[in-house]
Amino acid sequence: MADEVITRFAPSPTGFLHIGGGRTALFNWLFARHSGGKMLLRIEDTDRERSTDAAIAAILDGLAWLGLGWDGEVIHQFRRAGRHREIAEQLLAAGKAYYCYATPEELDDMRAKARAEGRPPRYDGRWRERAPSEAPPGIQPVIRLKAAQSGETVLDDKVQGCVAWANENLDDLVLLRSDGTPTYMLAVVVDDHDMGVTHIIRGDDHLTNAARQMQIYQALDWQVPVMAHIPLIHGTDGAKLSKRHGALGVDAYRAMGYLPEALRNYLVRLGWSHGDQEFFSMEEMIEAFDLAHVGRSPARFDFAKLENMNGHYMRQMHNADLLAALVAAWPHLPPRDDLPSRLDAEAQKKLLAAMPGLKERAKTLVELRDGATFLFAKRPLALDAQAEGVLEDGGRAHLAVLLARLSALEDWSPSATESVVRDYAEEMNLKLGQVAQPLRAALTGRITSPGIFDVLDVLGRGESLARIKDQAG
RNA sequence: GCGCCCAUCGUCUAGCGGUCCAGGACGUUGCCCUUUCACGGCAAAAACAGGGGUUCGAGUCCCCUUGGGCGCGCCA
Repeated sequence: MADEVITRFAPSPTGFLHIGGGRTALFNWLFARHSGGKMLLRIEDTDRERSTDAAIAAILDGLAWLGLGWDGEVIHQFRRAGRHREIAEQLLAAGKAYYCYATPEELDDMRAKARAEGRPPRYDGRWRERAPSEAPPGIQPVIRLKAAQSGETVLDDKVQGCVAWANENLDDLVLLRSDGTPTYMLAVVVDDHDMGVTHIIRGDDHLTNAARQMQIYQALDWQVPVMAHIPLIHGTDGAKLSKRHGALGVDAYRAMGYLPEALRNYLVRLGWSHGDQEFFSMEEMIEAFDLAHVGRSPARFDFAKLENMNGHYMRQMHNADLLAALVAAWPHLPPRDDLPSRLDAEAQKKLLAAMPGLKERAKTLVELRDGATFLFAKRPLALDAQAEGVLEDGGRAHLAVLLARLSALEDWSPSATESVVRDYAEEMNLKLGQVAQPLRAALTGRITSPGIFDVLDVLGRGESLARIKDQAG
């Protein structure tokens, strides 16, 4: 089992599961599954000020909704602080790290001066070779890594390729703060090592961190995991992903009526490709996913394509499954007072009957739900302006005739109602639309809806006739 | 400022030196289907950032310019 692939997703719980984080989790999950390995979950909660339990819950909820399960127990980084400290001290004892007594003010001055002189703002190593006996009184030191000052640090990144940094550009980073708590750099390295992580797949905002982390690995004589830094997702304007451009939590996507499988499919194709293939089932994704085809340039988030993809998924789903998805999403969708707040058995039955006509016309669950409004409307229906217009424009007279003829029908099947309406239109030398539109207006209150004979069928004889009667002139 | 990364249609991308007058998808436009709206079908417009090299041959390799992004904390 020594060569089993182990990836990890390591969010910091300072907010919801961001869409970019969702994609990172997806890539880690797919890579692990593809390789028959595991994906571990580590919560990076060492920032006690900003980490919250609510955020942890939101992240777990988001992952679950996306269908990305993790293996083993959730690791909480903060609880491992003792282990981190131990390693820092080990490094100190080995002469690979040292105490630094520079004060924050001193460091600020150092950086300000460096900037002013046009030099990079780095720690100058002033305590690197000094004995702790020279320490000024009353100062709690930090522990810094004694990093190599010459040569270079080279990362063979699976996505970015070979990336090299001159060590003189990397300063001696802090491992342990003056209050004895570990820094992120130390904690990440120690945790990934202890967790047996073999592949680190994360956003490329961590690329420079990778170099510094490699220095820690080297000081510890630990094997550096395989790294893959994936490009960040950008907004439609190419700049940082803003709220307006999709920088939302995955819960927001649920609220907008997207199916998790569609979001997953959209996300996997953002920065990764497999020839010309656009649609992937879960199995296909796992089978095809690889790091080699992850692109190096950042992708822009495009709602239009997501929406299209979601529409595809909705249409190919079985009606019962789509109904189940709608029922599950219902409480998360923006509320509307003209619709039931919960879907009881009766409501679900209506929805299922109307589903074939409804799902062709919706790209999201919100649209699906809104398209179903007529099913739950109370008589007499509130007509929108255009529906009103169709009825005013001679429609009511047709309704009166149709009411009589339809009332006489024994068989209320779509084919039966259709022949009644068609015959009438033919007799009057009208186009079918001239009769169908007033009917639609009376039955749904709108001028667009599923096929009118299906609407008649779904609504049922009693309700249909009553609605027609309400509007007949 | 310094370091690093990126650059094919509006967007996501295929392309790993010749098979590319650059392919697919979304979006857009037109036509068809049609009781509305959709769906579906067909078609069209639409790109190798610019400049130098290397090579018999470059979207594909190298350099520069330009334009984006990320990083440079006792945050993660």
